[in-house]
Amino acid sequence: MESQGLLADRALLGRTSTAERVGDILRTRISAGYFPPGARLAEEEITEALGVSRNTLREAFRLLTHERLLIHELNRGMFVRVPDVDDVHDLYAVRKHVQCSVVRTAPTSPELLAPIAETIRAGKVALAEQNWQALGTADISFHEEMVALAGSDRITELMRGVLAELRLVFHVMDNPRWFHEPYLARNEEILDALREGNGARADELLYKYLDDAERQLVETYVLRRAEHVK
Amino acid sequence: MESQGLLADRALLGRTSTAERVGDILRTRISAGYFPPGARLAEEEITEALGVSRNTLREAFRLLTHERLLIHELNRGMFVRVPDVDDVHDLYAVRKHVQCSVVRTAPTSPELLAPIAETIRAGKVALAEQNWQALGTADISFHEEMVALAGSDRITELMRGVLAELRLVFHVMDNPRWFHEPYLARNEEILDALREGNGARADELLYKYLDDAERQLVETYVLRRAEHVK
DNA sequence: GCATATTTGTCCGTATGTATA
DNA sequence: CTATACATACGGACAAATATG
Repeated sequence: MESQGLLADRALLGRTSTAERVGDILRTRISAGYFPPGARLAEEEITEALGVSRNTLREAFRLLTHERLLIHELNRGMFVRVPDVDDVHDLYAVRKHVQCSVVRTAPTSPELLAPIAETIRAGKVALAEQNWQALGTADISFHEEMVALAGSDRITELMRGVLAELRLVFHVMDNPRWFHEPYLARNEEILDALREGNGARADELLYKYLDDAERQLVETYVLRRAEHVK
Repeated sequence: MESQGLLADRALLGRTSTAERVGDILRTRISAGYFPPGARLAEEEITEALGVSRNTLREAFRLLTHERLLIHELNRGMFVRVPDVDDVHDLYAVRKHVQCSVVRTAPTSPELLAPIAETIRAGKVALAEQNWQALGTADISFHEEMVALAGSDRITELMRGVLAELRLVFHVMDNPRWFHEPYLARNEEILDALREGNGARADELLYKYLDDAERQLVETYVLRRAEHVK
């Protein structure tokens, strides 16, 4: 009878809980940089904006905290996480272990590779249009689709979380062109190796890719820190 | 001020939230089989037993739902998950990818291997005492310690979740001796390979181990299903 | 350093919707 | 079909911690 908020369709769609939908909204805003790393998410502000109760919002917070997108400081509130250098190393350790193992043993039928090819096409379009935001999205999608080859829900979900965190890292860096542009060609090389059914080569190429990306991110983190300390 | 429940120390230890501690309690009970797969967790019953409010308990439920230990049926309540055959396949897919990749590249200094050796020793003690519960715990600890070699928080946490789910599978099977006993010797072989710094061999042994275990579990699931349908 | 205002942590009561007997 | 039981989500309350002046 009330619920005049953005979520009034609850009764109709009723599939998912309100907290989950609020979580989706917040996750999207965080990934998009609308809530940048370090930002504080005030309860009252958001409950008003979304028209949900505090209890419901807090459940949504819990969800995102578990995904490491938010951190909870006791009696201070929720903040968008600011990944540090250790996080970068850890995220790339996961990527190296999981992604490389997946591509080495993945099935490589053309139908399965089609979604991956599509992300590369999208990347080329974004590059031509100089849409760096879209280029970054395409790059991330490439990796998401690649781990989907494993056909494992848990691995897919794991990587979705890892890549969401990585978006946070990218926001800290805030230079999508410089970071994503060089990797488009390398994505295509990896796809070619998969097309040939050469998992070992795809593994090798991907490992170097990840190692280079990690090094590049860490170097920039160190520079930033130096600036900040100065 | 009141809170005469089991969590009266809240104000003192204050480190973690009440919901997290409730989650820890429930997780322990589930892993121990006190709440077996399929059991329904009624809100009122548990709020009374632990002396916490519904909101607090629901936050704890959310945590465990995310760990896949509970499932939430909309408008019906929370239940301890009953993993099915697909879950078994998926869990072992994760294990093969992650654990094998880790052991192949893990550092193998004696200090790092010590905790792994300790789990094997504990397994032997359990076997001698015919304590099958302890044998299962030792087996799981072996794998937990092995992935810890990667030195990655996220991988450790991932595997903690996977192994917690696996405990659910074992409870469905409910025959710890038959399942864990044959693997103690194989654990030791893997450790020996690591001691020699032979990651490739450890990988190979572990892969066969996991493949055999998976097959064994799936076969039993199929049998159970046949019995149940009958 | 202190007093005040704001925000969070926790809990309760209630209205509404949904599933089961 | 009705009745009962339960889950969802809201709003309000108060203590405790924090931020502000």
